[in-house]
Order: sequence, then structure tokens, then C-alpha cells
Amino acid sequence: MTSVLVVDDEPQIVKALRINLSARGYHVLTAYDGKTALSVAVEGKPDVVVLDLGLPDIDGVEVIAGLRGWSTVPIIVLSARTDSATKVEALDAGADDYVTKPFGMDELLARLRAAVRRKTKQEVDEPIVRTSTFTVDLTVKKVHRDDREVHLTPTEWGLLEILARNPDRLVSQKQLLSEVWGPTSVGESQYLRVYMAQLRRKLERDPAHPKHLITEPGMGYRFQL
Amino acid sequence: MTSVLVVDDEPQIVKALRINLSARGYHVLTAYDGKTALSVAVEGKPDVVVLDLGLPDIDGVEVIAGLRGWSTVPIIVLSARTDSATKVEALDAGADDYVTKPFGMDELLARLRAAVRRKTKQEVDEPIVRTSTFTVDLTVKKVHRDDREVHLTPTEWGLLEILARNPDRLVSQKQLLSEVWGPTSVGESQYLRVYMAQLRRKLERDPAHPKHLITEPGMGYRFQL
DNA sequence: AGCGGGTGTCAAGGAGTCGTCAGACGGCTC
DNA sequence: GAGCCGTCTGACGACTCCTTGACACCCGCT
Repeated sequence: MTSVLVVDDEPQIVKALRINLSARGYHVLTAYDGKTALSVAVEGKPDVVVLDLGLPDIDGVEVIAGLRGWSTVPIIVLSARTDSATKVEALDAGADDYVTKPFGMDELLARLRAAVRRKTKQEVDEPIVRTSTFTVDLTVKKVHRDDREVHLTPTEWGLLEILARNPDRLVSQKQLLSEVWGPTSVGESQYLRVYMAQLRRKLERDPAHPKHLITEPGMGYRFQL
Repeated sequence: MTSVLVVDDEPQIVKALRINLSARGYHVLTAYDGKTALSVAVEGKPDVVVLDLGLPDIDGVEVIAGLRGWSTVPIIVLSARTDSATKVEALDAGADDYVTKPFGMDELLARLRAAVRRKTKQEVDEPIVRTSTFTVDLTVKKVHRDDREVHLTPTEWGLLEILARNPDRLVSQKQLLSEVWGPTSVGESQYLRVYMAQLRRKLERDPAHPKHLITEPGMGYRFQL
């Protein structure tokens, strides 16, 4: 049974979601503020979180960061704000999807299913990522190039792991910095340049013209298979 | 069965729409003023609303706001072609499309189908938008044209993403500028012209006669599938 | 025909980002 | 303490991208 944690300070929204989700066979946990949400998440281990950004105590983005500190549970953000700045902030912090209020219940349910589907699919996925020149084994944390093991430092590995877990996907600088160096270091894009260069020197055939560790100027980096 | 709410104070237009829509299998609800429209919408839960802006009691824009307060139902605005400022206002308030009077029944029906299609598609969560010449993958942030990857700059991508997330829908200049360049740049329509031109050069077969990135003079732009 | 608003196009500059190197700093082992 | 390793920092050239201005165009209006 899939369990959903609903976090919102508006009782009528929580109530509406509880009714609709229960009717469809979900187990529903609730919280009305950020602190409660975090502790309920720890205890209840929900399979997916529906989070309103406008909470009475802590900023929603910090709740996302708090969850992402130890969990990869899918997070769907609810918000009345339509401006893209808030949206990007939430997604960069690690949210999976974004729904603006007012929302249709059908739409939310569809996104919920999609989020859970993505998650389970990701977990079943092969934990070994291969390119033409090197392979990344995510379970034993080892990288091979031409059948020879390549030694990576912890930071190098942290960076490569995130990219390898999102093959073909564009990963934003903010997300990389936040997940490897912590949320306080978003902005230190120099780190990224240095460590991407090191990874390329160790893994790419022609580090000056990378084929797999691709820069998308102004946006982020991409692990090209 | 798809139900349509028609809101107009001119009886002959309501009648004409009722006949044409019924004949095509739509269930038709009607209202002759704004207040009635809002209450009928609450009770009838229409799948799409056709709304004349010139109503006897409340301003059409406020009707849109009233609907948007609790519903994401697609709204197609009807309007006499003189008051273009009002039309932009309507789009910014959350309307999905507009049709100028006098209108061809075929055109209205096409817009209606497009609006409904857009809505259901959104719920199914299809993150890849396809046209006859290029595809936009919203999850991995990639664009392909003729099986070749096309590189976009951050601004180009930002613009295309908003349009692609609202296929078939007319998006106002104000909304585009506000979401890509920030709320302070809502007057810099020159940006839009420059970047739309770049997108067309990269994506359209004949950039001088675009088939998918359409300009609606005075209003905004539309991503035509 | 002339005018003006909105639009499409192009090119040039300047701002900002990226890759790279080299060195400083701190923790660890021997 | 010496040597090693990993991380951080500053500086530089090279490059990309954004902005801006100029001008032609289309179309409705006077």
C-alpha cells in the first residue's frame, strides 16, 4: 500500500486530499507545518510527499532540503505562486514536480502516480551505468576505464554519482552544488569547474572535448551515455 | 461526454453555439451574465468554458478570476476585436485562448478541441512535446530536429519550455517576459522578438513562415503542435 | 501616399561563464 | 616533521551568451 504524506496548513485542502487519496487506496499521513512534516516523514517513511510551500513555521524550500538530507522520496510541491523563480528554487532544492493552486484533483492524482512510477522504475534500474569509454558501478562505488579501475576522491565520486543516476538528464548547477557541497555552497560554481575538469581528465579520452561529461552553458551538466 | 459552458449576453450567439455544439456531441450549459456563469460552473463542472468578455453585470476578466480561484478548466474568450488591451488582460488573468468576433464556427470548434486535448494530455503527464519538425523533451531538457540534437541557450530554452508546456495555448507577452526575464522586464518586448527569431531559425523549416512558433500580433505567442 | 505601431532581422559590444593551471592549506600516515 | 593526498582559491585567456541599436517590413488608419 502506497503511503502519502500531505503537508499543508489549510485544513480544507488536507481534508479534500485525505478523502480523495484514501478512496483510491492510499494510506494518508498529514502535517500542518514544516517541523511536524519532517518528524512524521522520519517515522512514517511515506512513499511520496505532497508539500505546500506556504507553511506557517519554516520555508517550504527548507523542508525539501531537510527531506533530501536523508531521503530520495518523491516530493510534489503545491504552491499558489506561479512565478518561475519560486518554481526553479523548489525544483533545484530537490522537488520532483510542481503543481500550482488551484489544482484539479485529477491532475494531482496523475502527477502522484507519475512520481511513484518514476521512483519504482528508477530503483529497478540497472545500477551499472556504461559509456563507450568507462563504466560506473553505483552499488560498489567503483569506476572502470578500459578494464582498469580508476581511483576517485570522495568529492569526485559524489559529483559523478549524481550525474550517473540521472543519465541523459540535464542536472542544474544548483542541484549539484547543493547535493555535493551542501545547500550553503550554491553559487560556488568554481568548485564544479575544477572537479568536472578532474573527472574529465580521469575518464574522458579527450578531456578537452568531452563526449560524456557535457557542459550546458549557463544551465548545468549532463551525463551523456 | 464533454460539457461546455457558453457565456454570452447575445441570445443569437448562444443559440448558434448550442446548436452546433450539441450536433457534435457536446453537452451544452449556458449563462447570459457573469454571476449566473459562476454559479452554473460550480454546479455543472463543465470541461471547458466559452466566455464573452462583454457581459452586462461583471467584467469578463473578473469572471475568469472567479473561475481560476478554484478551477483549472480551460477558458476560451470571445471578444469584439476593438478592445485588444482587455484581451491581453484576459489572457494574463488565466484565459487559455481567444477568438475574435465575428468568428467562424470551425475555428471555435478547433480551439475548443485543442483546449480539451491540452487539458487531458497534461493529466496523462506526457513530458515530450512533438511537432512535425522537432521534438521537445521537457524532462531531460533536450530538443531534437530531424533526429539531430539542437543546442539551445538558457534563455532560448526558458522561452521554449513555457510555450511547450502550454501547447496550442496563446501565451501573453507579459507572461513570457515575466517568467523568463523576471517581473521587472515586462515591457521589453524586443527580447521576445530577438529570441523568437533565434528559436525559429533553429527549429522551423522556414523561419520566415513559422508553422509552430506563431505570433499573435499585439497579444503573444502560441506553440502550434 | 504617408504615418505609426508592432514585428522580424542582423550585427557588434560587453558582460558573464567556463576550462585550466598552479599553488596554498589542512589532515593523515609513516 | 616529512611526505602524501584531497580540497579550496585565485588568476588568466578563451569562449558563449545577452543586450542593444539600427533598419526593413507589414498592415491598418488618416
